Amino acid sequence: MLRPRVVMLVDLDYFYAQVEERRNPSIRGKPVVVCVYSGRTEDSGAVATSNYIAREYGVRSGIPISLAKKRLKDNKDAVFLPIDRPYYQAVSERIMSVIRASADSFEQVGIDEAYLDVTDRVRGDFGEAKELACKIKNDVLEQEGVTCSVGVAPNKLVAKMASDAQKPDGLTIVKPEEVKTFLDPLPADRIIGIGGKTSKRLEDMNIKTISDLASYDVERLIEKFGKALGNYFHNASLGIDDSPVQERGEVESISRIATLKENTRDINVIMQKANELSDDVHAKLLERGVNFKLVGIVMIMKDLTVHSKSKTFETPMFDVDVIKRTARELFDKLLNESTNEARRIGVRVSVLGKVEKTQRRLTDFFGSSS
DNA sequence: GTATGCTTTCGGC
DNA sequence: TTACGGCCGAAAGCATAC
Repeated sequence: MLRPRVVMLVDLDYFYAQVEERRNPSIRGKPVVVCVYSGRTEDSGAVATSNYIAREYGVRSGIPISLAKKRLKDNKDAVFLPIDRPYYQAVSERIMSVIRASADSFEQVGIDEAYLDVTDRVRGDFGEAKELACKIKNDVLEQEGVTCSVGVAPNKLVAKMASDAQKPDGLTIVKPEEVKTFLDPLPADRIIGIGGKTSKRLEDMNIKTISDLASYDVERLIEKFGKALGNYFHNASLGIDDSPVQERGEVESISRIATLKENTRDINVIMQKANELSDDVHAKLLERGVNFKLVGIVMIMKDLTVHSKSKTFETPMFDVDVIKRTARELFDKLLNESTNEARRIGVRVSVLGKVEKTQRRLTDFFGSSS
């Protein structure tokens, strides 16, 4: 007898802003806005996240800081704080180790979310799962002073949507027999992978809700979106998802990006910043003890359009000069393909591998005959 | 025709 | 009226190999 899985998604509420509230409780009850200042002018930059009080004023992730200030100008209590990633990272690591202790298998996604497969420890019982979810919420609140929202469902897809249904400090259980009732009325764009562009196309096909999507012919979906995506949409609309909860390995790429003091097309100005970014990236490579096979760059132009280039090497590289030289080559190419000025630039390395402690011997490559 | 690998873009947080 | 970050993994798009 196949027992349904019991999967949870734990999402730490408005994480950066909540951590700031915990660090300085006197800002609780006020709008809190965590900002990424670019350093170009006083208020240039974007909002990383905000607490729910700030959100009532329309201050959400991604909007310009100056716009956030405008929207909050009548609230004299509003607090604007610079982002402190290392601190949030440290808090996240402690919280994640608390959560992990309640899982059969565990998969962290980003700094503030984790999937747990708890099928075995609740013996497939959603009633027990609810108690476990409450215990996790309690553990995290008592030990780290942070609230979270939890979704419990038969798979990752529905667990994620369940956790979104009620927040902050929410708990939403969707038993196997409730999946259809839960999903049907939701707008189609609540499915991961259906963003602005795809939902527009779906609307043109008269598909607005997940229910609409579920009753649409699979073959027709495949005609429109291709095999992989068509099947994915069809299955997702029915709440079907077999993807396992599995531990994620080390990060697969390391990147740094920065805003230039002024827009420019001057390769020397660009390379001065690019070399700094390359040094930072290289320092992280050394820290991790890894080499790389790919160097990529990104350029965000004056008009905020994004362009990127990359180059893959056949063998692993580890010199900072390779990063710098390749970056220059790629920035030169990119500038040649556009007449626009650059606003921000970034450097990225990926396809990372472990640096061997000693030089490998030929026998490691060709095998030994003895 | 399908699988594989590389480059570029997308989009979540 | 406009305003505008810094990451990351995944998807999409394309070329080439089988």
